[in-house]
Amino acid sequence: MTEAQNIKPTESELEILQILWKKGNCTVREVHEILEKNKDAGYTTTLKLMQIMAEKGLVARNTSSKTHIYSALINQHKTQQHLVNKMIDNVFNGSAARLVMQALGNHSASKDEIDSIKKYLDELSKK
Amino acid sequence: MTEAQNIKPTESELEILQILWKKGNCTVREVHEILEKNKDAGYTTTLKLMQIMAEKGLVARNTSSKTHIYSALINQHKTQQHLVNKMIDNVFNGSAARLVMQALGNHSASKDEIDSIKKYLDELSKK
DNA sequence: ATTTGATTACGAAACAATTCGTATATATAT
DNA sequence: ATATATATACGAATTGTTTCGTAATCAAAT
Repeated sequence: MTEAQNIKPTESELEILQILWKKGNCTVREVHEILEKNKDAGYTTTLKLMQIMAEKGLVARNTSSKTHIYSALINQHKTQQHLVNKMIDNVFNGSAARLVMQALGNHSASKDEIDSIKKYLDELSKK
Repeated sequence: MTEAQNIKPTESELEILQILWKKGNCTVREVHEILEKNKDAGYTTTLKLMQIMAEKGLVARNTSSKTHIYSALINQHKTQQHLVNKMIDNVFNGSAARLVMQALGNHSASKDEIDSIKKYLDELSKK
């Protein structure tokens, strides 16, 4: 294996990764403008964060033009998987079921969502 | 409301809360001995953490005897709920369903678990 | 009484995450 | 060429978490 893939993005890093996963390629300014909607921090703060993420190998950056272009390097699903598993262990004593119920209970899943989960469970049962 | 109930335990604090939620009342030594199994840190580290948690209002402590007795002050389910919701927003773009599927997919829920979740979903659907 | 062992108190070091000010480079418009 | 606007680079302050050494206190055993 070439890369360690430590997968432990901080909270701020996760916010940025969200954006990169959704948009693909972004400049610092693009990311910053989206972040600004929910949080208030200066432009250079976002810049610094993304620079550090590049050092850590969480994102790639293309420096061929003056304005650098960033993109996510770590995989969205793998990261999600990792974080969910950690939460199951860490917060739900290892029970995935308990997490699922907690997630569905309060966060008011829509009927459609519930149906699609049921379908998914049926698939799982077959195996 | 009297208490702010900030609910943002750190990772170490969560490990300790786990134990307190399960056991109810504990001395520092009891907690420490359980922690030691998975992690290596000195006794005074655990002590300090629990003292800070008491300051923050995460745990109560009874100091009537020399050996203090600690217990969780924040509610387990509320805390779980809070953390799950945060993860849904933060990591799954607001989709509870996606978190659920991710959680069930890899973490190999047992057949019993899957069945109980189905039952739970049926309850939810009725409403 | 004295020693031994276990406990809490306290301060500070080590580390990590976040924030921002300032300097420097570069492209664009005048 | 010069001014303006926007970008990156860099260092440092701030804040929060984790860790541990050492001192003080107390109880129990000798």
